[in-house]
Amino acid sequence: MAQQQEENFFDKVYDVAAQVPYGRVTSYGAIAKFLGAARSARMVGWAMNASHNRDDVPAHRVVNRVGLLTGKHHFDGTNLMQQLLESEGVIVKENKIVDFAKLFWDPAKELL
DNA sequence: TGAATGACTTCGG
DNA sequence: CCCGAAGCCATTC
Repeated sequence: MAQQQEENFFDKVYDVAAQVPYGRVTSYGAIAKFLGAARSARMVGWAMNASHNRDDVPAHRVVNRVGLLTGKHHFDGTNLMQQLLESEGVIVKENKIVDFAKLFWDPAKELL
């Protein structure tokens, strides 16, 4: 074990993701930038991959910069992620979030 | 140590 | 925003 630092990084991602308002979404880059790792957007996705160990991590609220449900394939079902978003009032079409610009939630601005 | 991979982003067309 | 290619960064083999 000696991987507490990494866990800290994940914890930050979880913290931000957990603070995403209901019916809203954000992007990996936004979180990464908020954490000071704008160039590690992929790591945010990696953290999300590990988010399966956490229950309060609405990974379905985190999508790529265009609102595309790139991670839906990592969920249990094939369309579980979309259903979760729609369950929150978010309209999803062809694995993409409708009016993503409106639903986009930037932690660096909203959470600040 | 080095090559491969990936839940991304940015640039140019 | 769509398409193609390159870049970045951390984890894994």
